[in-house]
Amino acid sequence: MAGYDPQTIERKWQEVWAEERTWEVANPGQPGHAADKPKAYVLEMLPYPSGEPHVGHLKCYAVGDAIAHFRRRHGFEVIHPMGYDAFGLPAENNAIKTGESPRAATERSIESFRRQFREWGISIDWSRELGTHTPEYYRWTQWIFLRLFERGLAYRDEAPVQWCPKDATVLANEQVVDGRCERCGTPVEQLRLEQWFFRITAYADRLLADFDRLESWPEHVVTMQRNWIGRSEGAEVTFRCGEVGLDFPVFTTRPDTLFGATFFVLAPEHPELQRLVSGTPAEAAVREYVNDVARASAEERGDEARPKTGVPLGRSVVNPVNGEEIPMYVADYVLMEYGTGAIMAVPAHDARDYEFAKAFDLPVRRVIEGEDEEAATDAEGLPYAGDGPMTGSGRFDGKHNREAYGEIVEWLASEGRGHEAVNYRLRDWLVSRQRYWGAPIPVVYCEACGEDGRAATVPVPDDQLPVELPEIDDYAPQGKSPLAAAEDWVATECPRCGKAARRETDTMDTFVDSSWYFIRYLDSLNEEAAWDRAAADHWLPVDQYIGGVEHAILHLMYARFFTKALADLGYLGVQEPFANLFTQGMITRDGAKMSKSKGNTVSPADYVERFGADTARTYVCFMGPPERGGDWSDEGVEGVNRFLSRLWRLCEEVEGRESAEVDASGSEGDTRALLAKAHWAIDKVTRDFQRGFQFNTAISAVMELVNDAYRLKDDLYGDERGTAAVRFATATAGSLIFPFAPHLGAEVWERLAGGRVWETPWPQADPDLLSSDTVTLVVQVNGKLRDRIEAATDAPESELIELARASEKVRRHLDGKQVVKEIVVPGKLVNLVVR
RNA sequence: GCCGGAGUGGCGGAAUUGGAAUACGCAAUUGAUUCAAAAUCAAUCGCCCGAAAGGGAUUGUGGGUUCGAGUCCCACCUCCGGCACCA
Repeated sequence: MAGYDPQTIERKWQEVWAEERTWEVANPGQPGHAADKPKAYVLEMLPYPSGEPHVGHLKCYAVGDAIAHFRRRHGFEVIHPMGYDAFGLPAENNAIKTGESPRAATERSIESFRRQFREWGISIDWSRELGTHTPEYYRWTQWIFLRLFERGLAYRDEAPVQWCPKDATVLANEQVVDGRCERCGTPVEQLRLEQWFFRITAYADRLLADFDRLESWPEHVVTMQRNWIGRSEGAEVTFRCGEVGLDFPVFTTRPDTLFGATFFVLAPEHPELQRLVSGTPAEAAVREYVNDVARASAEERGDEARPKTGVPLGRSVVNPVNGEEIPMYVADYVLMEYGTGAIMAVPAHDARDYEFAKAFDLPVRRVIEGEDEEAATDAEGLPYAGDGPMTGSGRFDGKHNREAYGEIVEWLASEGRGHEAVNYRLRDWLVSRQRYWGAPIPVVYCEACGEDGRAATVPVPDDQLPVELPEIDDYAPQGKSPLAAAEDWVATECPRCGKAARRETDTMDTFVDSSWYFIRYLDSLNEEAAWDRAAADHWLPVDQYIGGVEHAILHLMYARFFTKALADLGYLGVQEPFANLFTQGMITRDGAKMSKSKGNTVSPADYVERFGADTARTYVCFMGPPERGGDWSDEGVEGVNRFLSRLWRLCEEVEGRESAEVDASGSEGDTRALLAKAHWAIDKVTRDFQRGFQFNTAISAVMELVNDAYRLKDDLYGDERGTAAVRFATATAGSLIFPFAPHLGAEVWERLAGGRVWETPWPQADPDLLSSDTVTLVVQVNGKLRDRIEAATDAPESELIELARASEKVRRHLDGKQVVKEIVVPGKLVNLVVR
């Protein structure tokens, strides 16, 4: 008898799937479209092709493929495509180091991913494959850019930007972590540069509100996005500086504390700072302070533990609620990027203002009485962030602050000194990158069309797309895009006037590429349009999206923004791209994140070669709940391999034996028990799929089934009905393991049941076999387990109590005591309460 | 600091509605097979007392609700993730 040889089995089925193009699906109107089936769009986040696939990829696609198979066998027409997020910095940095072109390195990596995905047996519709770095794809990325530009959703502006000196590029706010470049860890510097932005802030409210439209997203992902958008309701209030004749609006969430404002602070970057101090005694000190702040890193400035610093301006503003003059300061704890870059300081009710007031010996005026002791921090109960009755607030005294809140805003509005306002933490998305390996921004600058000596920004017409990325030799960044050196490419004609013009040399952030790829899959060969609206309407939204939680904020929010913008432009009929989201946990090794530098990486290819793809896939699904992380264990892999080998041997053994038809109602004893176990496993696996993809317990149920079949088989081989039960149990195990181990599942099914398991509907558990005539009755005395008794399932309560009292083990604990209560849970237990 | 999530054997983890704690897997131990090993098969396997029968304690800690709590409530501790001078 041949042993389990995954290489042979896996190659056999992979050839079948490739030759027959088993997983390809057709769009409506195309030949082969399954109009009678409901659709399901199952999608894993597309890989970034760098080097070889790692175990994170294996897990992601193993989980997604299991879901795709499960849906198919429930009668869905499943679209399950694949592509590559191929633009990006790592390939370019590699090019700078080695001189190899990013295109060559990326193509090589894609070839490796493609081959391994086939070797893993992932059920991909390869006819829809795409790479974001191909002109056929980025042509349409550029097309979308132009549509956003037309609508004012893409714009160019000078802005303080996060600059990574090592990568020599601007970063999105999202790519700055703890004041450092997310990619290389270099402290980030602030510069003012002309940059391209997408106006995602225009969608802030809808991005928040439409969480309601999602079917099932992990709660923590929604929370993270909600915090990231950071909506705050409050008021904008205007403070006037009479001396220089300037109004300074501030945003506050606490207009109820206005009477407690004792000073006023501007951010060091505030544009009016110069005017306020120019020619005054404060000028020199302010300038020095602002320069110091500019030199400090974002990390230093963001440190909350640092004592508050600042400089008085020698000016004052008038508090609109009481006409009081309060002094102005500049301090770096006020941020230019949020609100208006200026604040009213209420030290009695704000911890930061309080700290500043203490450092500069400024008055602290309490305007809300404490009623919530926990909200206070020092002995006098200050600063106090809680609620309570107002004091020192003129005609609002005695009112509760919550009540006064609205009245104060109304009053300010009627005086023209303020109004309700909403602020967001979310900033517009900075999309331009001074790098080579990305989609060129399809814009030219034309002096002739410009005015006042400024070049006009002229979009490249659609019929001139794509603006192709030229081949260059030197990829090293020099503060501007390496593309700037490609003079032949940069020098062009203005599409508007035909005179000499220059191309935009920045490229787009790769997150732009991945914000719409899931739409392109639906019509990836279309040369006339980015996609056909009918195809998009048919397949969208993605029914199940699967990926790492590291994309919880950036990618998922950008894709949501694109979907909404494209829907507004009439190109899509959905508001949300991903109805259901599943985030898989990270696999570690020796308790640490895998990295090449630590030398603790796991190469999926090694394990696929040694144990087969089925083992590798099943193992990553069995390690623990897929949404949680887990530590890779070689012994664990071997355990799963043992299980699949047992299933294989069982299949080979039973295949050659004569057996009867399965007859559940005519079976008894072990024959019936094994059939019942098979139906229990069907029920368990099905429910585990439906209950949030609990694959670890689903697989353990199949293990139990195989173990039972193994234990009982030698007795059951005695008659043909028993053999039939073993055969049924084994075929069922193959059918149930198929979503995880598709090759072995297909092989077992073909041998024992005949035909193709993926064309076989998912099995249904027989309710008659899920219940039995007798149950184990648990008997407790005072809640402690004392005996277990077999009892008829339908026995009345009185009989169960009698049975319980009759037990010798129970009697021992009743001796000399009085039973004061009898609790019966039918079919489960009897609890006797004694005194 | 704020917002999430989690604490169960030697390890990964299971436990449906409040009703058998530790399924399944790993590791370990013993036996069978073998010249031997691997592989396979059979069995044991959380802790304490006990030769055994049996008993006791036990799901991060301390309380509570209940006939009964890993599960519900209150307080606390620890770990992980996210955000963080956001007015």
